[in-house]
Amino acid sequence: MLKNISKVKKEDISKLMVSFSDPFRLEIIDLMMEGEVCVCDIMKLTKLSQSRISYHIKILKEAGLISDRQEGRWVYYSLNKESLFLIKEWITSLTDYSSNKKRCCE
Amino acid sequence: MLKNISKVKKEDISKLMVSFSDPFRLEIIDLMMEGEVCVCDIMKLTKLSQSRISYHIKILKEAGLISDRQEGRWVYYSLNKESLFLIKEWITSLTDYSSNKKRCCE
DNA sequence: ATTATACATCAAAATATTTTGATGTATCAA
DNA sequence: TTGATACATCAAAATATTTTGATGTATAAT
Repeated sequence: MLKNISKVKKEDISKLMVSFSDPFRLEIIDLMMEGEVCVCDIMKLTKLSQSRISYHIKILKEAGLISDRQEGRWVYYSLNKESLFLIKEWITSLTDYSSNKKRCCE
Repeated sequence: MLKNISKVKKEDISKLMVSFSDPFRLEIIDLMMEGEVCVCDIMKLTKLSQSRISYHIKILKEAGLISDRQEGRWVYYSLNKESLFLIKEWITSLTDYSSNKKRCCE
C-alpha cells in the first residue's frame, strides 16, 4: 500500500494532485516557477478574471503548494519547495516500488 | 514556462494528475502497485461497486496511466511504468528549476 | 442452448467544482 | 477624508464529475 511505501499521507497527495489537475492552475504554477507573482501579474499574463484567479490561488494555498507574503496592497505568491519535494518523493517511491515488481508477460 | 523546461505536454500532465486527484483512484492505484489486478479483485478489496470501479478504471486508462490485458473473462490492469516516469520527470524538472530560483526574502 | 461470470456502458440523479458578477476589506495616495 | 487599487469573499449560475442501477456484450461452464 502507498501508505506503507511513503511517509506522505494519501489525503495530502490527493489535495496536491488536485492542484495540478486544472489547466488554469497549471498556468498559474507555471508563472510561479519564475518566482513570486501577485494576482495582478497573473491577471496581466493570463487574462483570467481577478476573482477567478483568487479562487484558484485559494485551492493551491489550501493544498499547501504555495505561500503568500503581503507587501502593502500586494500579495506575493510563490511555490512551496517543500511541497514540491513531497510530491517528488511520493512519485519516486511509486516508480521505485513498481519497478521492482514484474509483470506477468515481461 | 513548464512547456519549456519539460518535454511533457501540459494537457498530458493535467490528465495524469486528475488520475491522482481522487482518493478512490489512489486506492485503486495502490492495489496496482502490487501487480496486475482485475475489477473483481478491486471489488473484493475495496467494496466499491463494479460500475464505479469501471468508471475510475476508464479515467486511469484514458490518462494513459494503466494498461489492460484480457484473459478469458478477466481483464487485468496494471500501472504503466512509462507514465509514472513521465510524471516523475515532470515533477523533477519542476523542483530542479524552482530550486535554482531565489525568493526575495531568502 | 442455457446460465453464470466479468466487465463495459448508459442515462439519470447526486454531488462537486468552477465561473461570474457583486460586494467587502485593507492599504495607499491625493 | 475621499478615491483608487489589490485582493478576498460571497451567492448564484454554469458546468463537470461521480455515483447508481439497469442493461449490454463477451466468455466460459453445464
